[in-house]
Amino acid sequence: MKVLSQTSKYGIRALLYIVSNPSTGEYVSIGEITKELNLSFHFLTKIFRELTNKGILYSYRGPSGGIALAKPSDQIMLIDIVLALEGEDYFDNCLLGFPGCGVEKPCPVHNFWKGIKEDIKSHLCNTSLAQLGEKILAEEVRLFD
Amino acid sequence: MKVLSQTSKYGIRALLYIVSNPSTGEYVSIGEITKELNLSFHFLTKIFRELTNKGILYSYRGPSGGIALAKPSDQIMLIDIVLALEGEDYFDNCLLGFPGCGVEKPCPVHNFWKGIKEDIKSHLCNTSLAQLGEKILAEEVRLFD
DNA sequence: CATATTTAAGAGTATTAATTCTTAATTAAC
DNA sequence: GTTAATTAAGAATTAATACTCTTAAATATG
Ligand code: SF4
Ligand code: SF4
Repeated sequence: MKVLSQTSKYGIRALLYIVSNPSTGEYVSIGEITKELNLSFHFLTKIFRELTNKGILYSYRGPSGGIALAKPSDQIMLIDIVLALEGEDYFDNCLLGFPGCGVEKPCPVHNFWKGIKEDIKSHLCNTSLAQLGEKILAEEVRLFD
Repeated sequence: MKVLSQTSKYGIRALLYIVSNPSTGEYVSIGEITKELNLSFHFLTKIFRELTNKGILYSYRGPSGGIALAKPSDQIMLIDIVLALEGEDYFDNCLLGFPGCGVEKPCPVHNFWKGIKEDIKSHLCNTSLAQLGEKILAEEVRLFD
């Protein structure tokens, strides 16, 4: 069941690492994150570049540089990250879909899936990095094994 | 949002074509299905071979041969097809997942996603080809553009 | 038995996603 | 200014998925 690409999964996990690790400096280095989460440095760098271009992150080069959230973590919603990394058409085609399917031309599971899709969408819209960060700090959930 | 592979999508649509087109003979030819649904003959043949090997379909070679459901359509559930084509581990790893995630080691969205996953699973378990076939015959939904 | 029809099997190709690698640019500190 | 640290950019590679093609086997019919 592949709901999100590796790109999105890594991206979200990395951002959650940032919000759940109150850092000393202004910027968090990508190297630190990939070391902690055991991700590929180059791959995450590429993912973060995309998020920087989309205005979700700031970046700063040089010693003690790194990346930082462009907005307070309670104003960054999961949906922002998913749409930035998966594309704005993320919710368009989905379960059984033939070309041109949708409300007008529903596939046999459209009625059911419409509800699921709304649940997912509203959850992604209403969940901020800050909320999930708190859960991690409270050790209710975790980011790695 | 790619919940199912093309393989599963085509497979399910093709089976639904069968149940929604009461055939004259015992077997339906793959050529007829791919012509109607505008799918690749060779690709669907491969998908059906898998379903035949898994015991979901019967096949018969030669003139007026084809494939047929191995059980009455009200006894074939969507979950059977999905697990056959996506693998039995379909529900194991899902939204944010790191290696080894799950109930014991929940990722930050596990609580939410657990519910979604159960909804999807129970719907797939409780929906038969016959049920969807009826909806198609009633023209509530459709299989192609 | 010859021919036409149809699935079986799997090799081969193309496209996309995932990951790695190389080189450049920016910045801090000495 | 030299060096070290760090992100930027994007080419190159690998792996997975999607799709196509070729050949073989089975079966019905004349
Ligand atoms: S659920 Fe609706 S949008 Fe999704 S594939 Fe079916 S018809 Fe298309
Ligand atoms: S929701 Fe549960 S099973 Fe799915 S990825 Fe998160 S922890 Fe793993």
